[in-house]
Amino acid sequence: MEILTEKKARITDIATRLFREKGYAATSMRDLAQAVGIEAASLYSHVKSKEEILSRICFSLADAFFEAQHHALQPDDAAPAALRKAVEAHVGVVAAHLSASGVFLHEWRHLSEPSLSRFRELRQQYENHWLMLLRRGKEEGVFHYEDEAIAVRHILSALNWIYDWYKPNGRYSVEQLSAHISKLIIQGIQ
Amino acid sequence: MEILTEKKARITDIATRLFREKGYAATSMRDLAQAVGIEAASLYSHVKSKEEILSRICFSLADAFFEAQHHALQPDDAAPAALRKAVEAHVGVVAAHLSASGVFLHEWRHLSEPSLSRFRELRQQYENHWLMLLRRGKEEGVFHYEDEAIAVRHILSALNWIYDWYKPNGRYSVEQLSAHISKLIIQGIQ
DNA sequence: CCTACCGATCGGTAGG
DNA sequence: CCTACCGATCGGTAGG
Repeated sequence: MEILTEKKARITDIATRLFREKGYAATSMRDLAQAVGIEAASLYSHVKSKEEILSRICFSLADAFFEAQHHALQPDDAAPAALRKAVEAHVGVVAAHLSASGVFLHEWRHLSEPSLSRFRELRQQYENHWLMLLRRGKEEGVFHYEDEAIAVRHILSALNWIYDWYKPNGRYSVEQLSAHISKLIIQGIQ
Repeated sequence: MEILTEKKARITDIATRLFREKGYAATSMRDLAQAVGIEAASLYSHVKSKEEILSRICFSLADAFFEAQHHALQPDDAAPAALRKAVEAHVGVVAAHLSASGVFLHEWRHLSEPSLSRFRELRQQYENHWLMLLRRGKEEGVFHYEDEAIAVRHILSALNWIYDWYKPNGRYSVEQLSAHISKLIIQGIQ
């Protein structure tokens, strides 16, 4: 985890919220500066460019997804337990970073090369982890689905959209949410 | 269905693709004009504003979702059959309008009032249709889920993300795709 | 459908 | 972290 100065962390946090609400392209550095409480030109003492902020948001969250999954899984888990843990880990990251998840999912295409390619590769790699999980369950005879690519997309779609509707102070805790979601998903393939 | 002149329809089609690829805010009227093959100022002989184009894309697709669902459902369908038909109708619309679906899902927030509120209401209304469907299945004793709001979001998430990965000329026809998806969804709540 | 153009705003820099 | 400012680009209009 990269260490940021307090001010830079604050700028990144506020930018995350603005990029999620208005979109990256429609958020100006002047919008961001006003929300932070300084002049637009002063932002450049803390960040190199607007894109540097976007890049940090996207790659930090990618890190978080990998790390959470890595910590959740044990090599000797049976496939259904592993899938449930992976779902809980993913939901946990999304729920803890709702705005960043929205930016991660939609604004990454405003990255320029080489960040853009690197981002796409990380995403592909993460999807492959899920694919392996599903395959393992199929080989164990406990998962049933006709097409693994569709099944993976189906699962990640359900997990990713959570950022768009989950209310952290609403009816359900993150634990309850991920329990509900993993039940819907796992029943779908069992 | 509103009738557009051939040129206006062409402008809307090209704008749909650009808005989906680059985002609404990052697509300039000059980008659009170049893709159409005229000067930027000439666009304004055909459309009132950039937002008018966005508005048309969003509300046309909303119409398509309502219409497809209305045509698919019969009042005397049992809940599982109705859910399957509703899934097929929704997937059919998304698959037939992949770029427009992306715009519909992500760019609507660039609408200004009163379009913005009207759009939100339509979306809420459509979600309510799905809620009713699920409730009916629960009352019939054939659907099982712990929270109806989560179940609806779960289903629509899986259906909506299709725009992001489905390849019309790939391995699966729309019919095969929606059959796979509806199986994953319906098994999840049965 | 074009040329010519408007005021506003953009990301970013110079220099302190 | 600020004032002052840059060239580029934005959505849109006038007038033909």
